[in-house]
Amino acid sequence: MTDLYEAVWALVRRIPAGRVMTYGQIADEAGYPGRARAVGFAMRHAPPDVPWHRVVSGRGIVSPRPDQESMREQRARLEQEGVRFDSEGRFPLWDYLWIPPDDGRAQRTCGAGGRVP
DNA sequence: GCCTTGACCGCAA
DNA sequence: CTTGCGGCCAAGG
Repeated sequence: MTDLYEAVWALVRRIPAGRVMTYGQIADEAGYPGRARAVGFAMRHAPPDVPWHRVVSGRGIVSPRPDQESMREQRARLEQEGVRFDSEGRFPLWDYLWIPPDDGRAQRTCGAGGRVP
């Protein structure tokens, strides 16, 4: 497997329950900025021990995929972890987005109720 | 080894 | 709000 895959999987494994990350953010944190698309392929070839359901698109929605079944399962698992979806299948990304603990960078976004870009 | 697709992203019209 | 365009990389034909 490529290093990109391993890096992505390792990062996804670190995502706590009830939190999510975007493809672009994962690619960036894994050391491959701009390779969001490759992250999608990494998810497709992901081993079962990778919580791929915590990976969502960058606009706070579950990415539409060919497999309706796993998409449904992803939403179900996220709801089980406390993520609330609206009627349009979207959710407030900035309330659930997980920022990897880097150095001493204080991470907010814990139910602050405001945007944090 | 080239060409097409795809669980993507950001910006512009 | 919806479309369109370019970029980027990996897999399959």
